[in-house]
Formats: sequence, structure tokens, C-alpha cells
Amino acid sequence: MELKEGKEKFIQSWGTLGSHWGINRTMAQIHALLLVANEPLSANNIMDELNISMGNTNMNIRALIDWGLVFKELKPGERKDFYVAEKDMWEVVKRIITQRKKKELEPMLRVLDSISKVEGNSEEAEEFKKVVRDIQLFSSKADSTLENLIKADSNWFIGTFMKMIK
Amino acid sequence: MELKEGKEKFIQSWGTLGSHWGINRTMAQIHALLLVANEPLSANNIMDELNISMGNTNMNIRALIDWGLVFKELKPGERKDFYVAEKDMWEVVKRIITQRKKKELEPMLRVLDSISKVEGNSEEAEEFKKVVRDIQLFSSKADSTLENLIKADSNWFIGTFMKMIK
DNA sequence: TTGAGTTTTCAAAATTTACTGAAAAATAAA
DNA sequence: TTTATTTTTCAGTAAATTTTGAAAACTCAA
Repeated sequence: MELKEGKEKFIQSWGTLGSHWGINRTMAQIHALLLVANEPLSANNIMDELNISMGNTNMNIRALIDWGLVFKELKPGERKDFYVAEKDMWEVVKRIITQRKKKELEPMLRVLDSISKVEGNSEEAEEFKKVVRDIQLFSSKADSTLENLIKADSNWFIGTFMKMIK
Repeated sequence: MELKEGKEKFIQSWGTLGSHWGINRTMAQIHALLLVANEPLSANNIMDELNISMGNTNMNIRALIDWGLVFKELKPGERKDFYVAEKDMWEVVKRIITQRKKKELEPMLRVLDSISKVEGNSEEAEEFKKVVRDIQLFSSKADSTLENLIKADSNWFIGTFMKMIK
């Protein structure tokens, strides 16, 4: 396989993977392109390379920066902004966990909290509360596990955790 | 808050959460409805409760059964099929991990494998291969971590793992 | 200032994904 | 069998999401 073809395949499948993980296809493709670029790219480079509009390019670059997956780099003497990707996979995963925990898990925890106080003590109400509290317990464990995970470092994950769970 | 309102809120937010996790809104809502139902429900019960069509109901129930999140239950003397949800959150999460690992992580691993053998030894090609191999290493660690996770039991997660990572 | 280059915004269009409704197939009681 | 009930399928439609394109807003050198 040729280098060019390899890069294209990578961009394509990173895009697909991303779209299943709350990162839209284009956003993930831009990240992929930057991952395999050997130098910082401008918005123009990106739109040419991926055949997407400037508006789309701009919006997704900004989302990537928001998520901490891409950084702006200013080249001295250049008017344009250039961009580079976060290449440390552990960092990438941590940032995605951080975002999704905030956007999805935490709102769910709030809802669970509010509905766990439902009125009534009919059997039906009690059963409902039991289901909710089970989920609440599990979710808050998951939440703090993830909280710990994003504080841990890469070596911990690659080394200790892997062995530990056998 | 009233029980009815609580159940509705739960179904609504479980739907939203699911839609961010590769489970479409309706599919997650059906699962939620079954989670808080105090008895097995028929397809008709479900379509009435959620105001969705029979076709939609049927397709999503079957997807849920496929995923192992819902089970069919036959009531003696009843012609209809009835359905109950998997209520053990640890099981639910394990089944979701299993599905998504198979559908998303594994295809990515195959692509990474194929492109890690890209031709050429220019500096650019070498850098590309390094990026790919880094991701490959990380992904296969993640893959086997998840593999172990889905073999582990709930107590391990709730008890040991939580304390362990402090 | 002015104006060329660059980035941002956002309504409208295109695309993708989910849902419906109606018909066909399956099931099982009569 | 026949018939009533239930489940499945899927083409067409609707809804949601993403992308474009063009204008507005910046930015900075001249």
C-alpha cells in the first residue's frame, strides 16, 4: 500500500469511528488529517485536502480546539493560523471522556437525583425508586471511575491496569 | 414529583443518553419503559405508551433483543409476545461494550493493521507508521482491557476497581 | 484609514437517519 | 383447512443533522 492511500484510509476510518463516538465525521477527519500531517496545516490546506467548505472547516476546527484535540499554532511571519493535533492517544481519549462525561453523564445524574424523590409508597412507586437508585448507584460509580481515569496517566493505563485485571 | 411524571422523565432522559451511545432514541426509550414497567409489556403496550408505530416498535425491540438488553417472555395462554428489560446495569453496560467493540473497535484495528504496512521509508512514511503504530498499540490495549472488563463481574467493578484506583 | 487576506456566522440546502403505514408473512386457535 | 391475531418487512416520508455558500466581521500591513 502506498503512503497516500494509507493516509486516506486512515482519515476515512477515523472519521467513521469518530461518528460513532459523538464526534462528527468531518470533525474526526480533520483530526485524522492533522494526526498524519507532518507539519501544521492551515484551514485552507484542510479544506482542500478534505474537499469541504471553509465554513465547515472553521466550525469543526473550533470544536476540536474546544475539546482540546487540536491546537492553534502561529507561524512567525504568516498571516494564517495553523493547526496541529493532539497526538497522544491517552490524552485524546481523556479529553473525549471529559467532554462526554460533562455533556451526557452529568445531566443524567441530575435527572436521576430529581426522580429518585418521587412521591408515594405504593409497591409500584417503591419498585420505580429501586430501579432508579440502582442506576444512580451504578452511574455515580462510573462517574467517579472516569473522574479518576482522567486524572491517571498513560503509564498507569498501559502498565498497571492491564496487568491488574489479569 | 408524581410517579407518572418521574417515569416519563426517566424514559425521556434515558432516550437522550442512549442516542449519544449508539442506541437510537426510540430503542433507548423502549428499554427505559421496560426498565420501569412493573410487568412484561407487549408490543402494543409499548407503541401506545410511547406513541410510536408498530413497525418502529418491532424493529427496535428486535434490535434490543439482538443486543441482549431485552428478553422475550411468553405468557401462558397469551398469543402476544411480552418483553422485559435486562435490569442489571452492569450487564447492560457489558452488552453495550460488547456490541460496540465488535462493530467499531475491531474494524478500526483491522484498518490500522493493514495501513501499518505502508510502503516506503521516507521520513514522511516512517512518521506515518509511527503514528499508526502508536494508535494500534493503544487500541489493542483498550480492546483487551474491555475484553477483560466484560468478563469481570459487577462486584469487581463496584468493589475492587473503585478502591484500587483510589 | 484603507483594503487584502483571513476567520466567523448562519440561513438555506443537502444529506443522513429514523419512522410510518400498509401490505405480506407467520402463527396458532377454531 | 380457514380465519383472526400478531409479527415482520420495506418503500416512501418525515425529522434531524451536517454542510454549504455568501455575507459580515475581524486583523494587520501599507
